[in-house]
Amino acid sequence: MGQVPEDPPTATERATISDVARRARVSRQTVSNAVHNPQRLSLETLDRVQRAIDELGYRPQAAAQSLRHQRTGAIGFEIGTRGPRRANETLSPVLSSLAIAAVENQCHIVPFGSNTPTPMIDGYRAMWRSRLVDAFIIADTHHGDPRPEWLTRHGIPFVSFGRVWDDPTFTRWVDVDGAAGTAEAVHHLAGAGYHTVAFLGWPEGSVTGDDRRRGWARACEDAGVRRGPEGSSRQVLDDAMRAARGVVTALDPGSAVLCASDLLALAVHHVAVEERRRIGPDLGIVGFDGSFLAEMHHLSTVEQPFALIADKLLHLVRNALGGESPPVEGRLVIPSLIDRSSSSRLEPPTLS
Amino acid sequence: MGQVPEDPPTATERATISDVARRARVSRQTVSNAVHNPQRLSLETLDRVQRAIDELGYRPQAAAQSLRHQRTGAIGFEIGTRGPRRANETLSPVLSSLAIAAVENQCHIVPFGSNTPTPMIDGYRAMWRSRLVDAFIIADTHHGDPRPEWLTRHGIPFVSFGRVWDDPTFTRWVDVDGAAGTAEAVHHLAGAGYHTVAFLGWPEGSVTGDDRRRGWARACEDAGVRRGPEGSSRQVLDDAMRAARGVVTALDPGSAVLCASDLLALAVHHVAVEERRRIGPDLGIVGFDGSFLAEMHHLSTVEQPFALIADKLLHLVRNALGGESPPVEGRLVIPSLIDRSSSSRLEPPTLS
DNA sequence: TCTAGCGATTTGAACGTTCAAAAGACAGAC
DNA sequence: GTCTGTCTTTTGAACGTTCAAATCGCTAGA
Repeated sequence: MGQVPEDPPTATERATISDVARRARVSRQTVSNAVHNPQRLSLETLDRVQRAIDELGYRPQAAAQSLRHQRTGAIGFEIGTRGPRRANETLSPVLSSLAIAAVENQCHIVPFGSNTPTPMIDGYRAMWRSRLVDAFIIADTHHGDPRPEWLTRHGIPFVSFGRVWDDPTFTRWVDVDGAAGTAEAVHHLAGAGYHTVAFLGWPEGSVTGDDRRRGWARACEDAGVRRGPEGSSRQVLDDAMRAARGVVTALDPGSAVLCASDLLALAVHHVAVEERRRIGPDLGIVGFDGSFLAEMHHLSTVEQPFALIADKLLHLVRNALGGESPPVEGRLVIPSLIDRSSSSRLEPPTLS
Repeated sequence: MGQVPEDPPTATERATISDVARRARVSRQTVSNAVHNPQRLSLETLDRVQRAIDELGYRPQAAAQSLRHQRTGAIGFEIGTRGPRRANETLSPVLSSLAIAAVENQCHIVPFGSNTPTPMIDGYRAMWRSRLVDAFIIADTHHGDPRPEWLTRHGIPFVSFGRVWDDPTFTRWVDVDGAAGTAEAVHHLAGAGYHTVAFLGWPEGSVTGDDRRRGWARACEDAGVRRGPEGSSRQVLDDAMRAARGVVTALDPGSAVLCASDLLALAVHHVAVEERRRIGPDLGIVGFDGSFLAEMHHLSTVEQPFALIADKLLHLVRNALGGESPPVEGRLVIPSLIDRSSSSRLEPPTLS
């Protein structure tokens, strides 16, 4: 009964649409339709083609689709340029979440970076010129960031994790509502019985830091809890411990310190240990970022919902590529508190 | 003088090889040659084409090249499947380094992953079937890892960061010589004047852990330094602190603890603070991994040379894709000690 | 003058896919 | 028996690139 003349392609020589078409004795286009518009085929044909597809393990070749559609389905994401290791530390959960979210969104992430501090834009240009990506996701934006302007000027689609400060008309961003996060922490601490909540943050002028501080200040009013002293420090442990000492010594038992980062919270933790205060019962501590650091030290922390963020970012990319009009405003996502023993007055943690 | 009829393509509608060919009044092939085989063109033509290329900002479109060459230049890298956050913690510097090394190697990395614990192979299959990647880099290999066997069986090119334990004939791997790293640390500690070096590691049976322990044991002999007690703990801070207490209490001033990871070193650090020992002068500490954690706590640590590793991995990928025969044996890279105050007896660190 | 040879350039085809349009099959209406 | 419409399937072309082969122009040798 006329077996297919050609050998079925081996694992290394994967099947093409023509292989499937021959085997199912239909045209290439019909195979394409079976994959993308099955309702166009008669049930009989569809079944035959489907079987051939399964037998050969056929999947359309991405490069050919890219060429045809003038879309690669890839999204560029810059990592590791700024700072040595610090930057990656914060960017890596974003990248992981993006990579995972990408498979569900039929696209993929292409991370890129360079060692040299200067190039920056060069990487974007190279990727764009060779059409390796359809769009970019930028993160770690700041005042004076040259990227948004450059990308806009060249008509390159992009979305941002973090508001685009220099261009308020740009709304394709997702950001974490830091103020909501610290506010939640304050309310939780108040409910747990702490009478005072101090704040350890970064020097004024950092937008995220100021945001987190604002949430703390406002929530203290709302929750009817005393506002403890404020401290500020760079994101370095020694500095942070100095600042933490200043804050902690001024606090009596039943107070808590809310921190703008887990590193700062760790500093408070260290100082508390130094001063033989029981973490939790005597001194509450809440950090920010949901990092490994906090988990290891049983520190409560405000966790950024990276999976949600990634999902929203990819939706915005689709929005941009689809030529749809951008949302009327950027999207703030609410972080959530991970409640550990460092924010509970009830019982002393098992480790002294 | 006969201007080019078509408008130069806008930023969004990037130039194709035909655009360049028209503008330089040559054939498409000549443009291609100008890019890839400039020596084939007469100087005059080359100059003309080069100018057109520059003016239009032309770069060959990756998708078309992929289609033609049946090579995408992309390499898959799985992340974030195993464990919640821990795994990414160790994989992310690898990914960053790979992404950076990739641009120099004319290729790019496509990270992928999934939330569910099971699929594993599915991600590889999907990427391979659609020919999104030419090869894979796997990391975090372990005994009983199904991936090497599966990839080999399907004839899919791959290289590994970490020995492929189940298949000694497979040599396309790069791994860190943990024993060499701990040995260097021991020699450094001996030279710095510590008379005893203890070891805090993981429970026996982990290949990397045992490797690091071996280097310590052997080097203690060579360096003529007393071998302090051994402790072992899972990679969790509470556990580690328990184990660290056991080790530290048995040590007199002038001893040091060498740890299989920075987290374990951090535990020793905490215990030392608890017991009011001066870190460095009284008690030396050396960690392993070169993490942020160690940097923040001024802990000496053995750093993995990720940039080198990434470079070697990409070379192996080229080797595999080029159809060349694999190297006769796997490649061990030597990590190096970052010397901080925690391994110096000289002067007390500024923070108490 | 013819031809062989060489370097520079062009032509034609192909990589795998999908869009738009054409063609075929078949039913019901006139 | 022809026409119209609908549903299914096929045809032709194009996306941008590069390989292999063909062509062109020129010089040197017969």
